[in-house]
Amino acid sequence: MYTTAQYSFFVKNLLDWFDQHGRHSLPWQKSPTPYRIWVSEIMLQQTQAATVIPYFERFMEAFPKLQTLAEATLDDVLAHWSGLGYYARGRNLHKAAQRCMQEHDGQLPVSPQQLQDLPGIGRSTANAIAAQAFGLPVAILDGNVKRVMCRLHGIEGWPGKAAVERRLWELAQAHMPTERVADYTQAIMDLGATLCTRRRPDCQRCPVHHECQALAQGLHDQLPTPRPKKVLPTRKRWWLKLEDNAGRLLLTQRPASGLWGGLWCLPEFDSEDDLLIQTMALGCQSTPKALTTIRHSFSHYHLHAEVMLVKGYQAGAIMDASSRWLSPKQATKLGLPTPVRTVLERP
DNA sequence: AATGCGGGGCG
DNA sequence: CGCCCAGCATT
Repeated sequence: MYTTAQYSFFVKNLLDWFDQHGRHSLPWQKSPTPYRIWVSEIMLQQTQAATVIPYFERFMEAFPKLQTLAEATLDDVLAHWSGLGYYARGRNLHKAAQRCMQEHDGQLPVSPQQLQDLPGIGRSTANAIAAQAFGLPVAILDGNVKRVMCRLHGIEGWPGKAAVERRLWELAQAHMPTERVADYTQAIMDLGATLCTRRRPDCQRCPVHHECQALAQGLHDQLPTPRPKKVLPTRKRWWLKLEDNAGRLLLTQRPASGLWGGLWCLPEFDSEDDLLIQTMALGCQSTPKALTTIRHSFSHYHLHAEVMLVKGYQAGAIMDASSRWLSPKQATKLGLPTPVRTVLERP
């Protein structure tokens, strides 16, 4: 029915470590009913165990059974959720309890698929409940397990990518034993939470470090591959390098706010047509010629500026508060067309 | 203060 | 697939 490993060295080492170092007296571990495990899993989705414990105790006192929860008012449920945050999950918990009353004879369903159909329960949480409450050998894949699998098997690529995530599910399931299913589930989460941490994992103490591919390759602090930075949009602009017949260069000052605020720069246009029209309006005789492309990257976009060159400009009448003629010597010195803070010399 | 993360849900 | 939620840990 499910693909599982034989009782591997991995599982033996992990469970031996868990027996010695794992947590065994969490409130939901004693009398681990499906309902208690479910509530704990939802609470643990968002908060560390130490914080969850008092909330869990109070919640169980107020709503000791699934039926109690289903019959409570939403306000009462949310009041007991108060302080945990993520209230949508409290609402989902309440709604799911009512659905269990209507659709599953007042019980949580056993099958992972039916669990997953309840609000607030995705694939990993469904399997966490099925494994810990019903002993089904179905793997979880939360952030902890993803990290462990990425490192153990040297998986590269961002786990949010579908292909990577599919592979991680396969690996997680392949490690799942058929015995001590609940302990194994708790153990692999504990490993990720306490030793195989996101930063500076404690490989020395790891019970499976001898079979960790990431450690062997020195990649243990580079895996899992972080989410790619959002691809930045590229903005195309046209810059005019206008030289007059004395070799002087026209600069304009950018608006005080915004990108390169107040800096002096070649005149910038949103399109090549704009540039050509404006150039003609200045009385230029020759057609601007593509000189080079400037590439700049900012935090929020890439800029490609096409520099268009006009030489021998004769009209010479351009002068307003935001434009300057720069002497040939200055222009060379500043290494234009990079924007500059000040223009050294008044015309 | 800023950044990155993570489980589920939705379009 | 990408985006969103909204709170936390980490730096």
